[in-house]
Amino acid sequence: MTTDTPSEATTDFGDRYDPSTIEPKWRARWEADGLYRTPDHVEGKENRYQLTMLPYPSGDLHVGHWFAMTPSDALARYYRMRGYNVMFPMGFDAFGLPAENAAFKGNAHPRDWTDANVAHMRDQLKAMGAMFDWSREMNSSRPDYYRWTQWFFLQLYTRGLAERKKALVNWCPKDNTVLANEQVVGGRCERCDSLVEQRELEQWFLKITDYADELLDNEALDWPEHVKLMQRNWIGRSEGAQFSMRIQGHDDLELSVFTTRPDTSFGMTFAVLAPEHPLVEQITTAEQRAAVEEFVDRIKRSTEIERLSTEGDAGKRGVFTGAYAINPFNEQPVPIYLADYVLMSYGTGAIMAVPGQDQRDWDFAKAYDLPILRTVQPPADFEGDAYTGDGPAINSDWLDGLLKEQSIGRAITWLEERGIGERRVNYRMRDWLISRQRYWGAPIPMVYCDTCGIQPVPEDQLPVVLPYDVEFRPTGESPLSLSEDFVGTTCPVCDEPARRETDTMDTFMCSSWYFMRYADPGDDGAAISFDAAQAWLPIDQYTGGSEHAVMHLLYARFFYKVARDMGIVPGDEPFTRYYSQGQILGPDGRRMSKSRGNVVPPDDQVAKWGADTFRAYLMFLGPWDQGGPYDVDGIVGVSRWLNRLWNVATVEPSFVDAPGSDEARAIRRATHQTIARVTTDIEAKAFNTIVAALMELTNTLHRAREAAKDEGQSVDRAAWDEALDSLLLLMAPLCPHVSEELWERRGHEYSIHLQSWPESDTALMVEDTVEIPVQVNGKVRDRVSVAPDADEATVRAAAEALPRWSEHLGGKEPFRVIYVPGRLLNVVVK
RNA sequence: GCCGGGGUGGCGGAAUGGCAGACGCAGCGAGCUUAAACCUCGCGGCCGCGAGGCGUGUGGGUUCGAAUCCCACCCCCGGCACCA
Repeated sequence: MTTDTPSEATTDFGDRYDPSTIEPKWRARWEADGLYRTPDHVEGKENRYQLTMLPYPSGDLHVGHWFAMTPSDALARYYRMRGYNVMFPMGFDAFGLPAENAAFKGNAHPRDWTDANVAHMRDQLKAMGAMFDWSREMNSSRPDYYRWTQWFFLQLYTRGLAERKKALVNWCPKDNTVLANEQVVGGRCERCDSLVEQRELEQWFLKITDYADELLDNEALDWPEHVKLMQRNWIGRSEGAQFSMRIQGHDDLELSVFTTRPDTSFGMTFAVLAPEHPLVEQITTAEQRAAVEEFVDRIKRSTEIERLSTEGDAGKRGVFTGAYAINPFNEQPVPIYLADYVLMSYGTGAIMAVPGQDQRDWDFAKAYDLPILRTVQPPADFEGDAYTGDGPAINSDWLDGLLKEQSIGRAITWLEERGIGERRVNYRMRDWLISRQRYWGAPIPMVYCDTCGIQPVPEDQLPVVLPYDVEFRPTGESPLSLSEDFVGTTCPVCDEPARRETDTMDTFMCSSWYFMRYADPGDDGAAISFDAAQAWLPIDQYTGGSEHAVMHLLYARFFYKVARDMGIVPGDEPFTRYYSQGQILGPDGRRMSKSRGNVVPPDDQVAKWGADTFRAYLMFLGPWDQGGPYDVDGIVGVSRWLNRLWNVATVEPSFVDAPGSDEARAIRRATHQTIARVTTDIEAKAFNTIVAALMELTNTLHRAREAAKDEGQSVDRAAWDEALDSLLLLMAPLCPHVSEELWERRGHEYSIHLQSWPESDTALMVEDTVEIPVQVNGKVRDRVSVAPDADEATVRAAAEALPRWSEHLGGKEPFRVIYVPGRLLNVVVK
């Protein structure tokens, strides 16, 4: 038994908390022991796949990586302590533009640049002390990975889900290259400031729209509602009708339009084509030709971004073609216009314009002095322009009087009976353009043969390896096109000379299946084996940033559904649960950026405070899904807590055996209340309140020890040991190093991370007495101390015995008394 | 414009129908120290000497009781932005 009295000044113990010593020590031990290696199967344990999004190897870890990954690590560790066989892997999304830009600037070869960054960032990631299983590490730029990305492409091609077609892309005439939409700023190239043009090029597309309806069906997923909503909006399903109209003087042509409101067709007063519509050439009259050509030319020169934006443009831009279409509903001719508010890429690229019921059509009609006819009766108090709500049809012949839904049905039936139209569904989501005219990506495994046309590279010839020696010179095509060795090949069908595809794949393809590879990292016979897929998929908990709410999470769902149809993965969805953490900002509350000078390097925080302190502080800042500014001064509070914890755990009070004492029971009550709170909070990912609860228990133990010392008393050993051991176990997921160190110092068996999560005992949590506030008309006037399970009569009697009882009531009689057991007593007087 | 999230002390936040401000930062006071730092203890929404009054963006409502539920409005953040 320890009888030493702690020295007077608490700083005067030889052994201080020194994270810079204990953290590297334990990480080395864990690595040497393979503590975080996850086998595919463990007897008697259920598998659980916990995943946090992988980083792009930009060169340096960011506070945001710590903010995203360390709470996810805490969850993985928690479930491990709960008895699961938890896989928590890590890797690198290593293809991408920044590596290639470095090469264009002459700095380094993309591969060398990437490999150096990966090596550096792997070390930075290891400093987190997370339970990453590095034996499963993946890197999307390595041939043994992108071989299977190419394989997926071939599977998509075989299934008719990959096709080559023409598309309008952003083109910079000075850099002589295609630009991503994100690289076009205000219609200009972000690098050289040239005006960006639209060019029509042949590109590879994946037909994600084939899965639109299934992707839309995300209601049942355990994901944040706002993310599911964003995906539904992105997919943008619209139901309506498509029908065709005759064009005056062109018996051989017809104009097809899509509408969600066929019930308003009698109100069509004009029709509009997208400027790129193929009919423009044929229907434009001689008088209008000059004006139309001038308009089309102007639109061509503007970017899609400008076209889709209403800013800076008061009205809608358009021109009359001189031609007329016949409205099949009333046989009336209506003028055909071109306008930039109609998009070639949606529906048929043409609309019937009903200004009475559509605001955009209303605006155009006003600007070009076209007639407006209401075909839905607005309410008497309606004051707007176009009326888009429901109401009885008017001016619509045989539809008059019908409400919207019924009227739509009748109109569609009418169109179908005459064979000029049908029910139709449209989506705003478009097929996924995956071609990139870039070097640093997975080559698209296709071959062009003059005789046999487009041919896939046979599976047994994968990977199509990215050559190292290429010239980085802007040409408008992938640098791969400059490599004769790469381009020149033979046709897999006829064996004659042929050319390789030189475009590479969008890096989102690499990240659409990486989570499968972790389950089976070394497999050179398959992307993922059946056994590995059965063992690990789908993912139990995925966490990451909401910037990926649409693109990555939608693409990955698409890939998974295709993989399911191929029979290689179980279930319909890759991510059973998804949680989106918030964004950490600079101390000034703005996005961290080098140009603003508000970047907080995580390495500096770790060097100054230690990884455990940094981890716990990031979790303590606020709710995980909220994020917020990083306050460099606040971390000292967490540092003080861990120092105090160290002191409490290493400097013992004098002990007695007094399990029944009030003090012992108070310690046990605090212990079990904390176990219960932390368990609830970690399930809810409420890390900030977990840290608060752990601080409170630490403070309770500290006070108990000091109070005993002041009064020359001893502390019950069993209660103390239970409290400290529980505290260390509860904080192990958050602060893996210091909990391990103190666990060992308390004489326990290595490792704390192999222990079971503590269980709370409700009976030990009950308070002896509770303070019940006594309210009069809802205002607290006094309080009484009673047993927690006291009945109303007891509490009321205690209240009536209060010296100021009649003063509180103001001399009146209670009109009504409300008692909430164990909570409060409210006396109502009138 | 549409959709989503949010507004609580000097600051980050806690409390989701029952004692507003847990936990922490910054601040103030005291102890320890030659001194400072560290550490420890205490104070801490606003007004008021006090009893008490007022307080969770604003205004209304429901309720014995509202930060929490309902209605209207204001502001901030994020996403989408002519999809017929």
